[in-house]
Amino acid sequence: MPELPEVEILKRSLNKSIKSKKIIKININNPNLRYKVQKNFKKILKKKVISKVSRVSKYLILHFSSNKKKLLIHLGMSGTIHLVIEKSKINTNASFYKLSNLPLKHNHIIFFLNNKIKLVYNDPRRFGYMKIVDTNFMKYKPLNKLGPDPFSSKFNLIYFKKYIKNKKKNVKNLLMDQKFVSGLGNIYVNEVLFSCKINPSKSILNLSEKNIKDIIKKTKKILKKAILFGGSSIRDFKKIDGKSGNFQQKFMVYGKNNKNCPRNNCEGLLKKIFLSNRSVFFCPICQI
DNA sequence: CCGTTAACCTGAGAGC
DNA sequence: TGCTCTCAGGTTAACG
Repeated sequence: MPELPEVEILKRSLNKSIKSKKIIKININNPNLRYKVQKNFKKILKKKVISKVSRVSKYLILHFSSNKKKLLIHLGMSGTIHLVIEKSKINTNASFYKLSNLPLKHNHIIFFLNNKIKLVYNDPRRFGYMKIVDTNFMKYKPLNKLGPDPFSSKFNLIYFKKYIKNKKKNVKNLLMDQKFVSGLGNIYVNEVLFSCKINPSKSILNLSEKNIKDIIKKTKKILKKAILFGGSSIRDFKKIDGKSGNFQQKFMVYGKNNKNCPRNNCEGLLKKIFLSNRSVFFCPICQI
């Protein structure tokens, strides 16, 4: 599901809704996520009070007031977090997968919080996972290998030039590489390259300084806008209140194979190709 | 070390 | 209706 904007939306809404809530009980319906849920998972988290939720790249981190442990959450491709509030009209089961009910068989982990709030982790493909980590979690994998956040000042011209030196790959794969910059995924990379008029297959050896400056600038701009619109809901991303994001309505190229190029005065037809087994949407006329 | 590919999973949607 | 096939907002082990 999620790239940086969707995880950021989750983080913000969780901070509003579950901060200072206490974990009363945990149900693990299926421990077999990408990595098996740790054996002491329930024991460590039970009775903990959530003090803050933060984001690193596409990871969520739950912080607790009385413990040095933290909970690292990655949503993989299809993970979602829903809040179910008893006796409230806000029942997030309502609109998942276009079904009238959330498919229960993929509700793998449920946290029962006080005030009758349930936090439900649902993930059909089980590429996501939860892991209890220590306070120095940034020093260890998987977070220690991540490149800078796209909004960070570390993601700048000098860093970019230095990173690509002596490397050989296309610009699309470069932006997908979380070791280079962490948080972009398939949707936003496609959108950024369209915005910059750069062909996704272009070798990083041939990027001009103008190209690089443009990528840095447009990356921040597009991600910021996506967050403003509540993220993208293309199949299973929902905000925790069960509503969709709206940035998918702003897509220029993603998922728009054979559509007219949306750029003014361009007569091109958008094309879909594959690079490293991931779909790429672009305009062969104006993206050079 | 570097770049690429396959694998991990389930379900939706298309085509027949 | 039902079967097959392809594809999906990600990550990483294994390979050459």
